[in-house]
Amino acid sequence: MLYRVPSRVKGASPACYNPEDLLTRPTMEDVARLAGVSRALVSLVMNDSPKVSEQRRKAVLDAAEQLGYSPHAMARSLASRTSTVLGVMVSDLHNAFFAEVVDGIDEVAQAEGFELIINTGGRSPARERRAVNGLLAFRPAGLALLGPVVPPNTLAEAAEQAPTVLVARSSRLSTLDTVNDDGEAGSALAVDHLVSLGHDEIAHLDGGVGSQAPQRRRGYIAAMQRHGLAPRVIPSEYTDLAGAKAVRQLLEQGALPTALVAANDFNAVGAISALEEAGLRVPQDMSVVGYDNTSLAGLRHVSLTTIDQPRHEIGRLAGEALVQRVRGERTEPVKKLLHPSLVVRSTTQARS
Amino acid sequence: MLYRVPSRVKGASPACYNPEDLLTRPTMEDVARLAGVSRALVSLVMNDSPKVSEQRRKAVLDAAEQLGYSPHAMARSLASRTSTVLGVMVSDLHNAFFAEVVDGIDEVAQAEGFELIINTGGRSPARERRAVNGLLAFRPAGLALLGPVVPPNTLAEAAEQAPTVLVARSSRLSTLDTVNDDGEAGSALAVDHLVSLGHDEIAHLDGGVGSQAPQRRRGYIAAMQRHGLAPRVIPSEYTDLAGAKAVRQLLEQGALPTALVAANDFNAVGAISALEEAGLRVPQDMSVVGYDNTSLAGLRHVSLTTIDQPRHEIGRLAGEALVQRVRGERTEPVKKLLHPSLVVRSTTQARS
DNA sequence: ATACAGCATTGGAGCGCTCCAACAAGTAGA
DNA sequence: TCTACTTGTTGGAGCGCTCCAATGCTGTAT
Repeated sequence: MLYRVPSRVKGASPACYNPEDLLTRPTMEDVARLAGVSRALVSLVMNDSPKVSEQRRKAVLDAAEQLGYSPHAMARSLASRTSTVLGVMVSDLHNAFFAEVVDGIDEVAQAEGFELIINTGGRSPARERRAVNGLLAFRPAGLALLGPVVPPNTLAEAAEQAPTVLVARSSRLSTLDTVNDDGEAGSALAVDHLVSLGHDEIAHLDGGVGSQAPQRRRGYIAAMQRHGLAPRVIPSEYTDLAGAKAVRQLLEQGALPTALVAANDFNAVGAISALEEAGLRVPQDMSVVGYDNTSLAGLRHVSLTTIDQPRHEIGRLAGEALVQRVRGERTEPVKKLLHPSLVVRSTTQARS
Repeated sequence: MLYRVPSRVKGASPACYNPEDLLTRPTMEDVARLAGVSRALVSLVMNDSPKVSEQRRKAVLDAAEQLGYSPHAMARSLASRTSTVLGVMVSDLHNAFFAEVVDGIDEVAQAEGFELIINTGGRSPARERRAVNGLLAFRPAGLALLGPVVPPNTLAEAAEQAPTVLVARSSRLSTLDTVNDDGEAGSALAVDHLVSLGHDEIAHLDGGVGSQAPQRRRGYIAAMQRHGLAPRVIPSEYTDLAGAKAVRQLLEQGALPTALVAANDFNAVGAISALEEAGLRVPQDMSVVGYDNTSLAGLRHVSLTTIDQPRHEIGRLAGEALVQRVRGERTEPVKKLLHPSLVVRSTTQARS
């Protein structure tokens, strides 16, 4: 075969070739000729049709084996007007969260016989649009958009072209399935845990502009109010430096809480190191809960009590929702909100 | 369009459909009719051919816009006998290393107009084979195998079907390009750094069966010998628990070194926490160097001196090597060994 | 014998596109 | 005026496959 060589120009690319080296792979025609049957029969064999005699089936499979034949997925897709491709747009593969979600989708795809084709959006709406259009050019059976930042109407457009599932982004559109972590429930878990340990002065280090940060804040505030406690939100960010800074600010203000619900694990680790620098011990003097259950939290040295977001599960569910839609097994939208869980380690203890 | 619904059965899947809902997207034919030109002309416009009059070009583009037409990538590929698809087999997407390499490949692919189609191998040779065959069914322009565990002859077979680049796996085959991190050089950097700080009793916590562990060990031993020092290899693993355990063993044995070259960052963190538990301070009493420069190492609280493996760069180079081969710009194999770099933070200091 | 199943097999049209050879027009050179 | 060349446009074949209608085959009931 020849290799198309896309030009560096954006948009449609003029075809250029690799002139020599036309390593043509065998086609159905070749197999049919060698096996002494028609091309249609080979097609039937390749699709496991029950109405092929054992004798012919064997002849065809032998010929295919001998020639090293394997069906051309794109030709098959074109002729059958069907697709086994699922398009995945990842806003940021660099992010471990999305990598694990992709892993979950891949698991389902592999089990159900679909292939994944991936494009990344680079956190820019324009690039994300391009990425989605690139995926749609393959006429995928379905589309998964992980953490898209494009405006809602672009999502609606995509959903018109193929069944679409959204991850880490919600939408009320009935054409879109969504799978999200329940950030509010996660914060509530953290607060409940601390309250059950006797804490009543619990502050929240806020995630600022980070994704899911508003949900986590809302969940914290609601849970505090439910327990009849006064919420206290300290502005911060999703980094260890921000966590440390927020704690130093808290120390200056004087009135220290007895426990912290951090924006995420990095933020929690930063907070802890600032506390220790100030001579306070965790958990004896202050309990701290993180969020995300990253590999960091599990380290023996850190051993952070945190909220586990079922990332892989999110991917699996997104994959399943997509496959169901693709198969036409379901038409009503699915809006999944996954329940996070509390992982108790060594940074929380009963109020002394 | 209809959606192919792969059966759960392995092997070729009998076609089933979603009978209703044939959302047929416009084709070139439709655009041609609306614009009042031939199908061939539309094709020329879509491929930016210079020999189309401005008037017609505009008419075609307007018609395409109006119908929401976009070319069918698979049909194009089939007709032109060329491909813009790069197949990527990732042995383990869960692993942050590979996720970042994919990110690097994606960067190149996007810049050069290729699409990525990804399959995972799940660390099993059989599944990996299936994954590669699945990719080859799309007749990709090129193949990238990340950390493959299949036997060498399977690699050779793959390379016969499409230009192939190997990442995190070496091969002497001239048909295969390879891109690897130079683990030996990395360990040497760590040793040299410690020696320059005046250390002469430097032990290595070995990575055991972990990938790249043998290279790192060899590099450590060679560097020690180069400095005229006696190597001391302590069996361990790529986890924080194993690092802690190795240190406790070392403490029992009595004769402590003054510095440690850990198998990786997790191992180093484990080692540090065990040292601190034993009342030893890092770096005052013991210097420790990690490996990988994970996000963990960068945390202010950890601030680990470590070896940075240019993961993203590895991906970029792999992508570039592949594109060169695909374009036929190069036929001799490229065997890249990337130089890691030392990142000095707070866990190393001059011997007291 | 004829009819009519049922089954295995096949030719051919067609999926949406590319690309080549052929073809109109217009322009320039003789 | 005729040829030659350029420029823009088009019909048609064909990429590798699927799927339908049609075919030849047996075997069984009439």
